[in-house]
Amino acid sequence: MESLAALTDRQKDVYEFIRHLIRHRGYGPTVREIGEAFQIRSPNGVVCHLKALERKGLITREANRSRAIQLVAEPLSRLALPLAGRIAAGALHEAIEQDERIDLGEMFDTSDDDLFALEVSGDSMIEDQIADGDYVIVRRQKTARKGQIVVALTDENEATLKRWFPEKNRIRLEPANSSMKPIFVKNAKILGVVVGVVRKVA
Amino acid sequence: MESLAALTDRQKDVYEFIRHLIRHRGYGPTVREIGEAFQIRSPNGVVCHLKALERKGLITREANRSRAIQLVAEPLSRLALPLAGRIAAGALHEAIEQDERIDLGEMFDTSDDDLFALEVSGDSMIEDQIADGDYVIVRRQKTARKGQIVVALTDENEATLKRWFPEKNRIRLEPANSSMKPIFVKNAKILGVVVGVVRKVA
DNA sequence: CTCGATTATGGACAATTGTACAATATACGC
DNA sequence: GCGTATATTGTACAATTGTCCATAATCGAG
Repeated sequence: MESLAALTDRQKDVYEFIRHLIRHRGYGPTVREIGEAFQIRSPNGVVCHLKALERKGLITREANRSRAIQLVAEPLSRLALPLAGRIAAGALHEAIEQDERIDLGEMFDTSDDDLFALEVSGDSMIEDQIADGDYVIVRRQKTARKGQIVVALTDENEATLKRWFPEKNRIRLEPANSSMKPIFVKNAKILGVVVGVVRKVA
Repeated sequence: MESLAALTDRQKDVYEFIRHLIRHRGYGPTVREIGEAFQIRSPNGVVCHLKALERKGLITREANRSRAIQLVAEPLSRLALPLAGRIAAGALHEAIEQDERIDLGEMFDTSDDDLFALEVSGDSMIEDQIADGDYVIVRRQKTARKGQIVVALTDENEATLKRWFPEKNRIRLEPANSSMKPIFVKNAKILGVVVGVVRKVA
């Protein structure tokens, strides 16, 4: 909104070049590599651009290290998509021009080793809008608050996706499907709590 | 399943170290940086590990370039989560040990500039399991097949999320909510087609 | 007009860094 | 026991690479 707008065309090109390399090649360019790509004959010419980008907050660099350009704007996620605004909001076009971004890597912190995904089988949670074939993002933890959607392991060593309701002497595992009945078990182990849902639409 | 399993503990550690740096710091390590982290005093000691990782297909390197380590297993995405298997599948524990991964960056190719996200407002698509507050992932395109979920701009310049049904002289935009009626318009512009849904569960 | 920011050239230096070669030790399967 | 893969040390070299200095043209703002 501000930082990006303040860039000159040249700087924007350089930034895009760096970003493209990190994204597609997996590692960033050297100062001279950038120079080559833009016909800048002197390393110092490139350094000027890098300093400008750093000053404007788009990148970070670490002194004396090769290829040590860090993207600040989309720091650790590649799954940052431009967010176009709310659908009901009418003037969608304008919203798209903004550069708000939804960063799924931030939503579901991938560096968090306690997250895992699980493909959903069946319609037991359909009324919570979790359908067959969806992936639920689960945080590994052993406890849950009443009513949370959990992945639980019942006595019979069966894993299920249900809402979690502890009662006096038993646990009620309730599906979100009015045609199905809750399951009551004495013991159930929580494997994790659902923190997200991801679906690929055909 | 094969590649990761074939790794020695040491190699796995080195791989994780590289991956961690690329993920969290934004750029990979030098040969000597790896050596330092693992008390390997000679650059060559590290190179051996890198060669092993390359041979086993986990990384790629480019000759004579600094920090030029490319991760092959999760090439361009940071949103790769371990996939624990299908929930109904019973023996979930074992499934978690596998190293299948769901790669959201692959599911929704972030390098694709024609993708954007949109926050959903309202319950008009609730029967397609798209709820208020969800984010739909949309591919910018101007046409759609009959029945696809599209983001459309109607005559009144209002953006809506509906199923797309072209008819003879008009277009039917159908909500997935039996309490709502389809909208009929003469002209509607398709802004994009829904390719995914992402939800954050509180 | 002058000042600052932008965008460059050219050359030089020193540190970083990948690679190569020569050895060694351990573990494992045959 | 012997060969192969793993894991490591040590040294050396040459190329890569970041940084710095001096210099300068262009352009918009004050």
